[in-house]
Amino acid sequence: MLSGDIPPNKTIYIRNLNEKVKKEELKRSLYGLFSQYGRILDVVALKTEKLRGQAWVVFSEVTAASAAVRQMQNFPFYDKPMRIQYAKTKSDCIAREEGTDNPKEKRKKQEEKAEKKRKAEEVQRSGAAAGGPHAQTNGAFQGKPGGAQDAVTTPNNILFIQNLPHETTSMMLQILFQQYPGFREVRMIDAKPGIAFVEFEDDVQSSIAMQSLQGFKITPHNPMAISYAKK
DNA sequence: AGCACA
Repeated sequence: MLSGDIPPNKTIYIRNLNEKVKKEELKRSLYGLFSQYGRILDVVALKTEKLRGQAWVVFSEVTAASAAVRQMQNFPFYDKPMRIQYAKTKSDCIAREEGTDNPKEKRKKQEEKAEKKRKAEEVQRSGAAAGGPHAQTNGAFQGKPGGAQDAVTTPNNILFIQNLPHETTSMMLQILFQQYPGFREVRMIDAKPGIAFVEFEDDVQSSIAMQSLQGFKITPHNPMAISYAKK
């Protein structure tokens, strides 16, 4: 099987996501990007040490998940190619929908988790005297380090569009983007096919357009990658 | 690389 021998699942598992993107923004962008393949029931992303840089997108149909796995494989998202597989297990919201969920089973799992955590803390406590370099890393980096934010994730009233088919014209883009309030203009550079800049009055309005058109396909092979232009 | 949902 192509996707790493994991059988098809309504949920896709995505890794290699840009860890600098805030959780809520990440979820919204994933939603916008993947809703072109079908109805999305849930997007799960956690920023814990073990789970950052990954996300799950739950579709209502396996066919939608399959299309997403194939067509969005390696799609450049916040400057990093997405690596997509089917999820290994069924999402809770699917189990609930099917009535196959098992609260008892779940409680058992949670207890196992708590047990593991307890043991890990035990190890930490006994090793703390050694003053290892990891002693202080717990949550220390949750906040923004030094306030520097990636240019592409910093809102801007100008959007940067990539992965356009070379035959795209500025009129085609105008038709797409002018339906969103605050639209000003499209700029393309003849010497650089495949990219464009789209300007809005402010960055709230540009963000809304970005959400809605993220991943929009002018041709089946060109989901557009929209980010904020660099300041 | 890392497969969760509180």
